[in-house]
Amino acid sequence: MKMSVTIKDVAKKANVAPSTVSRVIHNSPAISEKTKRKVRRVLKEMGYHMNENARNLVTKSTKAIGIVMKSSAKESLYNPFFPEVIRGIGDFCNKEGFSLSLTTGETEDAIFEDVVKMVQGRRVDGMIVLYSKKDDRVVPYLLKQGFPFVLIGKPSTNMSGITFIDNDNVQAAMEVTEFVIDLGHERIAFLGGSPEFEVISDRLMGFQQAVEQAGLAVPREYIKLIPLNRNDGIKAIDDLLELKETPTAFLVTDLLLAVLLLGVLAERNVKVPQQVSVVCFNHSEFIEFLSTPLTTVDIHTYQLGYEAAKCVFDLISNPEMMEKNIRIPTRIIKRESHFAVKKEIKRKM
Amino acid sequence: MKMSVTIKDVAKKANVAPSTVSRVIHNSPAISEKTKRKVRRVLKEMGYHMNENARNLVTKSTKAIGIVMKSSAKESLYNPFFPEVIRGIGDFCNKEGFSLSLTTGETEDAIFEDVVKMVQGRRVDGMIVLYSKKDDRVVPYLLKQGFPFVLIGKPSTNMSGITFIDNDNVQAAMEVTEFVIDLGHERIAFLGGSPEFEVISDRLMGFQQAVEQAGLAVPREYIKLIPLNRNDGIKAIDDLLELKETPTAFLVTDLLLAVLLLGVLAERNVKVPQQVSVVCFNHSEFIEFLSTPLTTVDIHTYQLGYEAAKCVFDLISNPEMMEKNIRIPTRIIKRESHFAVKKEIKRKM
DNA sequence: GTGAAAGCGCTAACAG
DNA sequence: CTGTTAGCGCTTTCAC
Repeated sequence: MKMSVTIKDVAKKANVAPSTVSRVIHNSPAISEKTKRKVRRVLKEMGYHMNENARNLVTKSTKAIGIVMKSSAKESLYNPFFPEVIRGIGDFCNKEGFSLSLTTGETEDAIFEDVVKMVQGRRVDGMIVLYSKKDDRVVPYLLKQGFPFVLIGKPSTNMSGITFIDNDNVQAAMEVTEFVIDLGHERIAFLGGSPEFEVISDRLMGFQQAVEQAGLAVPREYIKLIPLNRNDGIKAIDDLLELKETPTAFLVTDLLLAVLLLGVLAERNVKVPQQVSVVCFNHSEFIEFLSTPLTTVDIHTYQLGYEAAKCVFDLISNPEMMEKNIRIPTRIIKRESHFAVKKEIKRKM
Repeated sequence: MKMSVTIKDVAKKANVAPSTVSRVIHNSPAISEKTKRKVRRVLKEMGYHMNENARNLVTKSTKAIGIVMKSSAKESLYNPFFPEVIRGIGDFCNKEGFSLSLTTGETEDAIFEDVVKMVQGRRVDGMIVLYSKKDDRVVPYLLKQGFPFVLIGKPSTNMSGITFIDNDNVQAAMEVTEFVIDLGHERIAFLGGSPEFEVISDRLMGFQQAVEQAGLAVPREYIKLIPLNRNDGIKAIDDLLELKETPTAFLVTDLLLAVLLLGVLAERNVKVPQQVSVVCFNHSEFIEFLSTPLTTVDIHTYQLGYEAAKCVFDLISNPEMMEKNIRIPTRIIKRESHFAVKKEIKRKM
């Protein structure tokens, strides 16, 4: 590794003081054009590049933000959410010349340690927390430290002072449920991940509200909240299909489960959308590759990330800023996995 | 943001010199147990945490490694490769107390700038480059700087001195092709992404070698190299299915294409594995969610990342180390999407 | 065993 | 306009 040129080296060669070089680098208006030109030439000649650690040390800022991946990479592995949200964050950061640091821990404790190291170690100026869970220690810690951060997701109800970016999942679920009801469905099943995650419980709530408002009764067996894996998924789906009155529509909170559902339905020879409707949360371009054109709810993951980055940025620039709550709107992307229930079909099922 | 406790503060409170505190932190054997205990108590009491920038400045090391995502997050969006390889890298880093930095640029130039900033800015001690393409500037730059880095993938043929981690894709493709041939297949199609990527062209090569060795002829129409999107995919698959002699087996280089293929086959009422076999590269747990139990080639993405991290780590510890080339073995995961061709079927098709 | 002092590369008053 | 100076918080000789 080559030894690197410092501001001093440049100063010497250009016959100016180090501070002058520093000023030129920051394009201070106090420096004459002549000197600037001269110094810039030397800067280039010598291939100078700033040592960020030194700058960080004195300015107490790093131009870097950290991403806390609460849900370990493993969990979110199949979930396009993770790369997509990072892309959003990354785009904004790139625009502002910020760099990105990731937590690497897999366990709750390891992640917490990562966060402490980033924060106390002054490695980042702000943090973005992905997915907060109930018993989380990270958010309270950040809050206590007064460290600039934003949450993608929803904070626990008893916490204030948190800026967070989120979809209105209750609302989104209501809308999509109403959409399904408007198609004429009366027997709608809800298939989702663990309600331990706010996302899921919110969506369930929206679903239930819409259903109630429509004066429909949803039997308890229509609501399946399960861990995201093949066996539990298949079991849940089979349970639904073996009911006396099977659902005519499925609202699914996760693409993975939707993929599984479509597969199982195909095997059981149940036609989508001719016999049942399927609508799924978290649109991703991935669905293009499924043969059934799935109707989805787009939660704008990229925007979620982008806005979050923007918020931390603002928070870093002005720490006194009031907390705020940005809702990224959702949108139903209609494809052909839903159908308007026709009377005959309704009677038949 | 609370002002943070420095080594000086601790020193004062503990009635020792700053250097002593530093030694205690690093558990220097030169310090008496008594002093250590005392200092450690104060350290804890005051909630001391190291300012990494200061340490980095003097030690000229950062305990951080950078990840260059050549293939932008957008491209790899649906590809579990990205999160999985990062998980591997992350796990190793976590074990060694390293942190992770990501490039955020989307364009070639922006990425290059990110790399320069990381390297010259002394933000990282080493780099891992994911996916190198032909005309890449990053690798030559790193090489010229003598900066510790490893490549996940294969370097351009005319470059030496590069440590890289890779699968033997030619070999893997040969093996899996032989596996398919051994099942009795004689008409095998190759469905893959752009041969601009070494991965793809290597796999194609392996495929062709195996086929030739078996004395089978593969008509040109059996080889489909296409961009990864729905329309081109469907078109290619339909082309194959409309041939006079349709393939009895498909070797697919990408999970996405395999998903699409399964979908199209289902629509065309072609049964897998009863009528055709499908085998796919890049195993991922995602396939658990497909109704057809896909037979896959596991390239051990996690290991790829883990080993890469280990290599940069070694390289950082000992920069004089010879370059090396680690091949992560691949493995066929047999499921039920393949079948042994029985004579009747063969005749019928 | 421990302390004093120098310095990593940079910025930011304060002079002039 | 530019130079001088004093640190940022830490590590690391070199003394004692």
